[in-house]
Parts: sequence; C-alpha cells; structure tokens
Amino acid sequence: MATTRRKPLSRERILAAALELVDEQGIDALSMRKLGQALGGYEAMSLYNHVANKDDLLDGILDLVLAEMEPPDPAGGLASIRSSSISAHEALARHPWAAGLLMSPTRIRPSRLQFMNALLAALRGAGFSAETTYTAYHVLDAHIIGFSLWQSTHGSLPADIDLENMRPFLDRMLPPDRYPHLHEHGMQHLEDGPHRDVRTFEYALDLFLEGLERAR
Amino acid sequence: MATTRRKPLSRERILAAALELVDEQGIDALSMRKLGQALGGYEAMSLYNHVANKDDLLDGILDLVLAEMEPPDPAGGLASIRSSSISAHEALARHPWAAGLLMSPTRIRPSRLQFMNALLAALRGAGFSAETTYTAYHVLDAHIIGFSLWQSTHGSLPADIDLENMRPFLDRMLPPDRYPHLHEHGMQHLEDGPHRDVRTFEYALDLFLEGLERAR
DNA sequence: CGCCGTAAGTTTACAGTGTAAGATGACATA
DNA sequence: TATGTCATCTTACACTGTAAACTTACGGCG
Repeated sequence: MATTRRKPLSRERILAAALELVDEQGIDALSMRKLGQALGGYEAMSLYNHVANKDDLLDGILDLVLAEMEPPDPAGGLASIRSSSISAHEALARHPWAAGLLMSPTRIRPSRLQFMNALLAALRGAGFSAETTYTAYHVLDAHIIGFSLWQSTHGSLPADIDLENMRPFLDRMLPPDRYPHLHEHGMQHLEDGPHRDVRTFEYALDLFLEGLERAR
Repeated sequence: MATTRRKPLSRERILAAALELVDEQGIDALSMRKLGQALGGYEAMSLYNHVANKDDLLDGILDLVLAEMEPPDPAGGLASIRSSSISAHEALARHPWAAGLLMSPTRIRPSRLQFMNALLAALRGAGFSAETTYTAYHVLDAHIIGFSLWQSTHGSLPADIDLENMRPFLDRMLPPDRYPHLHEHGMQHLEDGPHRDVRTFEYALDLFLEGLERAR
C-alpha cells in the first residue's frame, strides 16, 4: 500500500533528486541511504536497480551539469569560444560542487571530451596553429575551472553569516593588522557581491582572448 | 619490549609519514589505522595524542606543501610575482593531491592567507590600482590552482600504463574518429612529456603578466 | 622505598559509509 | 493457476573517524 502510493524509482528521478540534494546540502551530504529517504522512504539498496554504484550516480549528476554548458561552434571563431566559456562558468557557478568532481582523475565523461574536442576545433577553426591551440586550450580550461573552484570555496560561508554581520566576520577572519592587503581585497568582494565575480571572470577571459588574437 | 624498540610518535613524525603515504598512494588511501600501521604498528587512536583529528592532520600536511612555496617579495615587482607563481605551481605539481585540498572551503590555512596577502602586496607594489590588483589576483590564483589541478588529473593514469603502451591506450580513450582534435591534443602531450606542461604553464603566465603590464 | 600524577598507547564501542547476497513480494505472461 | 521477471527490502560485511575507558611506563616527591 505504501509501495503503491509513492512514485516508482527510475534513473532519471534518482539523478534529479541527487542533484537537488547535492545543490542544497553539498556533495558530502550525498549518501545512498539519505538519497533513498529523500525519494520517498526507499532503502539504499533499491537505488542499485537503476544505478550501477555511487560512482555511476556521481557521473550521472555531473552529466546533468555538463549538459547545461553550451559547447562552442567549431566555425564560430573567438566569439563562440567566448560565449561558450561563459556558459561553462555559469553552469559551474550554479552547481559549485561540480568543479571539484570535474577534476577527479577517474571521472572522464564523454560529454566533457566532446566539449573539449569542440573547443579545440573552434580554436583551430579560428586560425590558430596546433602549437598555440595546445596552449590556449589549457589556459582556457584552467581559467574556467580554476575560477569556478575559487568562487565555490568563497561562496560557502558559515550558515549563520548574512550580509548584515558580514563585516565583523571578515574583520575576524582577516585581521587588518596581519593581512592588510587581503583585508582590503575582502572588502572589495563585499562591495557589490556576486556581480563582481562575473565581471572579473569575463575580464580575465577577455585578457586572454586578446592576447591570443595578437599571437595569431 | 616492542614498545621500546619502535620510535615514539610525535606530531612531526606523524605528519611526515602522512605526507609520504599520501604522495605515494593518494589522498583517499590516508586513514588513521593505515597511518598508524605505517608508523610502526601503532593503533589509530594513538595518533590522537599528537593530532586533534583527521582534519588537523590534513591541515598539517597541507601546511608542509604550502611551506614549499616561496611567497613573493612585496617590493620585488612582476619578476618576483612570476617566480613565486612558478614556485607555487611546482609545489602543487610535486604533491598533486594538495590542489584539491587547497580548494575545500573549510581549510583556510594561515600560511595560505599570508601568501595571498604577500601576492596582493606585490601587485600594489608593482604599481597596479586597487581595481586591477583585485582582478589580477584572481587571475593568478585561478591559473596556478586550475592548471595544477588539470595536471594532477592528467598525471594519474592507470598503473599498468607505461610509456611503451601509451599510444594504444590513448587511441582507445580518445578514438580519433570521435574526437579528432582531442586525439591530436593527446598526441602533443605524449611528444615531450612533463616538460611541455611546465612550458605551457609559464607561457600562459607570461601572457597574463604582459597583459597586466600593458594595463598598468 | 612507596605513592601519585601525567602522558602515551591500547581496547572497545558506535554511528556512519558503500555494497554484495539473499529473501520477499507484485505483476505479466503461459 | 503456475512460472518467471523484476523492483524492493533485509541482512551482513568491511571500512571509516573518533569518544570513552583502560593499561602501562616514567619522573618527581614524601
């Protein structure tokens, strides 16, 4: 009876619930038992009918994030590379845990390879040599992921800190007498919030792309 | 008797052994019981006489890596920023697991804050505005960590792959018909090994620093 | 000498993890 | 009605970090 009332499990429902759980409570909060409960009181082992193991589960939700990234058009030139990089960064900003997963060596997803391949194709298509393409690819990749990672560590503050008592918190974490420049930097972050991060990401991205254009 | 034969525990000995274990077998292989055994057959709980908990242990070995980084001289200008960035990258390349640890939000080490502060000071000292310094700091940080992370995922291949059968492995992982550009990129990696990564890191770094210099 | 305090190391125990193996039940088809 | 299939649950195991209590060794003091 209870069994008929609740919606049956499926890979898609499981992945969606896992994504929601991880987005809300962080990657460490994801356990098979907890996920089963969140899906309507299922036992952990029931999930294994639709998912090979936890790694497969993680691959699954990572794929969902990767699907949010718009790959570059191989014939779209630097403009397409730019907008695609921004789209990738946005996806990682929406799901801060994903950047970390993306970097675990054992988790090489086909969708990621496809994105990489398209990016390389776009670089060659934009007229860069194999040599420059090689470097540019690494720079872009490092920038997107590195920046997203930085943002993700930054964004997750203790839960009891809101914008009100942010200032004293910052003063305590980064005492101005010990870290004067760092404290100033923290203040800059407070000034106009997340918008600034986006601008910073794009500023650095453009700095790159301009440098590349000169090298072409 | 057995107790008198083996060297007594100490925080330093524990951290050194943990660092060695993690460098050799990866961060996931580090457990209190295994570490105790590696130190000469101690029980896991014995470690707690010298280390607060596992987090403290992780902080400890991360500090050892951070200590390998040469912070920039606040009065050293761009040259010092450059060599310091390279030094940080080298430390992270020696201990590939550290980049991941560095990015966990709860692990903000004083030595890291000091490094950050010195880097910001050097940027201001080199004559950049508060605004440009803000951006440049993030770019450098993202580049160092992002690139190191990329390298760390890259470097750790299945254990049974040596340079001999690298080529067929690459052909299988990145089938040329599905990922033509990516396959070519992989081949470039094979050509002259780790040296190339270093050159790529520094090339991108210089691209940045030149861009910054123009913006000054 | 005996006593005592302190500290290091050990033992035991507990809650939590992923997941293998087997039992149970509902349903569709023969 | 009988059989087979498949989703779900139960139980169990090895492993994790670590709290609490216990044992042991040692150094100083009467």
